[in-house]
Amino acid sequence: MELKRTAEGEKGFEKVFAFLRERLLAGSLKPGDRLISERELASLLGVSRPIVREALRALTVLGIVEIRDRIGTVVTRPDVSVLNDFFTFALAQQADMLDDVMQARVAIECQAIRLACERANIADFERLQRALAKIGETIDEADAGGMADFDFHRAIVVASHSETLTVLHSSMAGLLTHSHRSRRELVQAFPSMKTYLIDDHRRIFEAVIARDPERADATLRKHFAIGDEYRRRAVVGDIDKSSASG
Amino acid sequence: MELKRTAEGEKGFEKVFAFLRERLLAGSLKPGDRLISERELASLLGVSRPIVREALRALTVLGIVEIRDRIGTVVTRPDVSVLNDFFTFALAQQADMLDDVMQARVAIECQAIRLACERANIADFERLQRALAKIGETIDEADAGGMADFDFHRAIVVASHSETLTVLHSSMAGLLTHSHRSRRELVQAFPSMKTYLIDDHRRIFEAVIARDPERADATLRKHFAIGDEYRRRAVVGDIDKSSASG
DNA sequence: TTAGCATACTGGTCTGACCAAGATCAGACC
DNA sequence: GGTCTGATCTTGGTCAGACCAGTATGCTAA
Repeated sequence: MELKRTAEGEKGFEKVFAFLRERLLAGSLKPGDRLISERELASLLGVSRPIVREALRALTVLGIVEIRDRIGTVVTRPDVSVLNDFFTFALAQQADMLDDVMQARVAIECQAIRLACERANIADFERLQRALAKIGETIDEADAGGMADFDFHRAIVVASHSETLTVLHSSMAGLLTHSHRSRRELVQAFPSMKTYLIDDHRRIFEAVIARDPERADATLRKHFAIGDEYRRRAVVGDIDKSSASG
Repeated sequence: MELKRTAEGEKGFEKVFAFLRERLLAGSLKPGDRLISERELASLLGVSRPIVREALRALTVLGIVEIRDRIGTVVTRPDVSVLNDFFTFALAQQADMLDDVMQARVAIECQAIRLACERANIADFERLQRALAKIGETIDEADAGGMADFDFHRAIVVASHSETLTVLHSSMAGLLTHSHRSRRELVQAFPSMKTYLIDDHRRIFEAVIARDPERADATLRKHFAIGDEYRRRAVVGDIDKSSASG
């Protein structure tokens, strides 16, 4: 379809990019390999060095390679930061996407917790337990509390032993950190939130321990729903906007 | 923490990239806007044009801007292709990631179907129904059948009216298309798969129509599980590997 | 054998230049 | 006066060659 890559008809950048893409996808360039120097690449493909740099830079932002100053360019294992950047930019231009990203996060986490029920090992359990304890300890602190909350949820995803889920989750995590924090600041406003936070997370933890995917998923979903409800109430209570038009 | 962007201490590329990132994230550069020319940007930031091009190219592969030959560089709405590229590269270097990506896909789709139950409109229902009909019609064709299957699942995600979920789903879709196809080729091998494919999808459809998130999610999950089972049986039957160490 | 230095090599960047084609505006023509 | 045409300006696309600053290497001298 859109192949014929590395043929002659391409512009400079495309040529270099396609050349590298080919080797990368074919596997002849594996993580850890060092590419030939920019100069060699340039003369090899009949383009100038700036063009080669464009291509290398492109692969860099995709997290495929890493340009090391005065050392060379090496192939790396795909990195999270790409998705992070993407979501960051995407969100900046469409702020309404935040709820949307939250939905994706819920999706990832609920799937992760199901897998975690099957795959979690002792170390995962311990990590979860530590995170759970931390939540209890930092219940009155906005910053530390938010982080503890985040750590717990991340521990769930890590326990799924799925790299893709982990990558996706952490790429969205940064963006949702703010909402995490602001939610945490509601603890003072809603005293009932303390028990919600502690009990919910404990129930989630117990479901994972019990290795009961259905219960874990359902409990986690409920947890998110209640969190949303708190946030909604806070908005209405504070600003009292959107009171019209039901 | 890691700010101080656009300060003086940065290297050329970082300076330009940070400069643009700032405006992009702050919103002073919105989709549709045209950037100043490369030359202006270069002199403005005190770097050379090749460096500016690196930065612009970086933003291009991130799907943030589009460089139009002899026109200029314009800000675009974030595009799916980034994630597509990323997953493609990532998968190429870790083939074992395929099951992992499948998990992510299940995650997205199950969340999407829940949202679809709430948000789907008549048009969505019709699209689903058409896709469902197509599945029945093409049940004996590998290619068309696979596409019909794929369309149905995509219709679910579209019906969620969540752009993020849609983006994530479609970015993984291409990669899983092969497995879709190969699964479809099993139809001949397992006659019972016909009813499985048709009935399952109909049940899923009905659950969405009924706007029953729990049932929809559960049905969809079961659908995936059975599909996995078929695939597993096919592998065992065909190749009979992994028969030991059950 | 080993310590030390010269050198080749690497990425990082700049300068200035050329090309092709879209954008613009002045002048010519209707 | 209005419209069309073409010269010119501007834009991206690219190249060639050069310089810098460290790294890596290897050769030489101790």
